[in-house]
Amino acid sequence: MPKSIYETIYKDLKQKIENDVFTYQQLLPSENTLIQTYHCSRNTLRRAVSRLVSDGYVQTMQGKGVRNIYQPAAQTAFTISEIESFRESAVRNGHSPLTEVLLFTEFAISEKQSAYTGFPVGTDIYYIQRLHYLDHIPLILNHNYFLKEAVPGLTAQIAENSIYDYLENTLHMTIVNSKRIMTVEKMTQIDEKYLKLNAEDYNCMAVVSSQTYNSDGVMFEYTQSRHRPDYFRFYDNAVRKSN
Amino acid sequence: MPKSIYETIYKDLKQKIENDVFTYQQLLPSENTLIQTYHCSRNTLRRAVSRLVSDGYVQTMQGKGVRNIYQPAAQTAFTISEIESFRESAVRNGHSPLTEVLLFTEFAISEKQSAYTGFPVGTDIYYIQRLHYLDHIPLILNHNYFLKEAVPGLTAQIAENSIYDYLENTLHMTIVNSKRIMTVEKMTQIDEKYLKLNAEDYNCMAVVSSQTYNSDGVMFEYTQSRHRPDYFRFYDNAVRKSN
DNA sequence: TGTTTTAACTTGTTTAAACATGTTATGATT
DNA sequence: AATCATAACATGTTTAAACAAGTTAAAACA
Repeated sequence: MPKSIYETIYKDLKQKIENDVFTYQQLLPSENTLIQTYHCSRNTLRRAVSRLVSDGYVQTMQGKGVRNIYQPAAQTAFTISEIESFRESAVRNGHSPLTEVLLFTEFAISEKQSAYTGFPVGTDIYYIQRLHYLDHIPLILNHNYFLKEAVPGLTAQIAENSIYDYLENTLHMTIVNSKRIMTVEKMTQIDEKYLKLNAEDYNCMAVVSSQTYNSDGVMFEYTQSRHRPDYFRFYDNAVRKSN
Repeated sequence: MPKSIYETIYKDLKQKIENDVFTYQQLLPSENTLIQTYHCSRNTLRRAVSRLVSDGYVQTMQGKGVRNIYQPAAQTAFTISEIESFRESAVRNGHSPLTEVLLFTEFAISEKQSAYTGFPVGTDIYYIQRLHYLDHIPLILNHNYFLKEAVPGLTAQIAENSIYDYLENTLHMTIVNSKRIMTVEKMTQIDEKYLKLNAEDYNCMAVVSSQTYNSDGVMFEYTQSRHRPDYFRFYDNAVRKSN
């Protein structure tokens, strides 16, 4: 339900690109043409296009035009790029998700935990361990730290479904941004046990650590996601900044 | 040497945030105040701020203000986020870089290579294997595929220094964007040999595959970077899109 | 005193216009 | 036929103004 004009245009163009209305390396219609198509101002159109640029869908060339550089990615299994819940990702990629809650508890942040989570010492936290299955294969072992005062009424029941759904649709929280760090870490015995892996094979995990903020500027979540390495894929598009 | 006004403002604000002129969780001066400070229009200022948002430096809150959510990251060793050459990254992080060219050759893309590089079959390519050292430790094994017609006159000598420096300052090519995919792969014997690793320890590598485009919309480079896992760190800030 | 309304802020969206700069094809000139 | 100037068209930057919508504190009211 796009509310703004530029977002409507953005989605329409994006969809057209994905569906080959514009083919790879082809120039999109010029700004003036698109302005007439969408009956909008130049700024509004440019705003839509600039989002396509940061998505890596098109490339603007001064004096020349806007080139489609989108190529559909071979997305085997589980792919990360935007902020998405496990459920959203799974459904988008056409798989059936399942989540098992291994541990649901609460405590106050220790000094050691403060160092890596970013929460101040003493902060009250829900700590949840969850195992995410995709098509009955355990793929991700999640360690969630949720700020208790920002996520009241969280239960194991909710954690088994979708916490993000609860946050957004019940608590009406708006998730804004997420700082993520990807690393590769040694597989632990816990990883091995729950993900049913054998350290004789892969002995590493793909680890995504994230700090997530809501619209009040509050960091309400720290999560460490430990991914089975052979199913892990992270997409990114970087734009070169001029110096 | 920032040419545009919004870029000057962006860099000034960014620097102020990094240097604690605005502290964590503090609100920045309001738009109107900053407009007076920089003697610019509202649009120009907002353009600067929006870049800080996508950097994960600040968070805008309608009706409230702009909150500083920047926290300096503990950047041990080698960190990736933007498009940067190995040299640039190394220098920025205060390390001394060294590059060894293991192989410098040229050939035409085969069908198999076409599938993963994205170059059409038969394309003439420079293929380069390079080993990147940081503080005398071999960290990254690079497999570069450069489009020959886009990178004329490339030599092993240049590859030993900085190819990007050659592209930008000698060939005057403008690098625009880079689509990247991160995965975790099994360590090969070549990895083991050149990076002086022991598969008894880590048996995986952090792999970054990238397709890079220039300002003519030409994909001129495909690179697979194989990183020593214990020194690999990838930063990202994701902004939640409204649905 | 406590509640409600209002006014004064904040950021978000959209339009319009002007000028800058890069590219290309047309047409005049040699 | 080749060269060069130019006009037409492309995107890039900046300003100005109006309105929308969310937040907060002051003012008005009961």
